[in-house]
Amino acid sequence: MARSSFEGEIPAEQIEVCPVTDAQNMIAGKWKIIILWHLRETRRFGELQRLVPGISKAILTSQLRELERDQMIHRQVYQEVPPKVEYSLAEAGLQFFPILEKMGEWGKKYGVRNK
Amino acid sequence: MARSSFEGEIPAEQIEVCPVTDAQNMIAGKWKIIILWHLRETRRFGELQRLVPGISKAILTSQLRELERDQMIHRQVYQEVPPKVEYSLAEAGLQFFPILEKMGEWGKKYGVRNK
DNA sequence: CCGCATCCTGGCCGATACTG
DNA sequence: CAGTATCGGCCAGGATGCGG
Repeated sequence: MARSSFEGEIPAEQIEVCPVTDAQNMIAGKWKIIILWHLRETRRFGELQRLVPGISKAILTSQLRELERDQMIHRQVYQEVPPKVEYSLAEAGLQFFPILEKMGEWGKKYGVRNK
Repeated sequence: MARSSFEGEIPAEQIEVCPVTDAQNMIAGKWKIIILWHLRETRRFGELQRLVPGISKAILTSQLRELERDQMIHRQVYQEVPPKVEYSLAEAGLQFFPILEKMGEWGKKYGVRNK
């Protein structure tokens, strides 16, 4: 998968240039959809961990970091003791929400569990 | 991750009950979106391999098999020599197409490449 | 209360060669 | 032309324990 020269003869990047794939990658984490869903409302870290059954702190952290890196969510730190961190949807996340709902409707009709 | 008893005490399945996640999993393969995109029109196997740059026959086969298993696409075999197989969108795939387009629009605005 | 560091594992993906 | 067979690498995700 290495691109040897910067003027690579193989259009490996051409694949990444698909905006749909790009979008898909941004929600591809195992828990990201559920997290985004709960972030309709502003949530604290521990609150999220309770809302998402079965996720560990480490994984929750990594998923949140990726969502933040992709500017899907916003992270607000309150400098106080005990620590307090709030997560909420950023612009990209808000705009993605209708798509999430469409996917849900589609999933109910055609999801694998209906087979 | 093993559920020991068939009456597992862990609600691992509860996670899978989200229709959105369910939908996401059905298009999660590395090449599935691009394949679905090209299947707007009916395509033959070799044609797909040419249209999707960099994919091998083995991988293309596995991705197609999964899409077929999930009833996203239809596989039509013509019993003749040389062999001929045509792939096209099934109902679920057709219905998913608008979502794909929405994701594309969103990806153009908020995709990682714009950062 | 919140988050990072480390180690480990399973499954997707890939290259290559062979078949009807 | 349209696939299978086989071997192997890579990495997301998971468990655990430490720190501020």
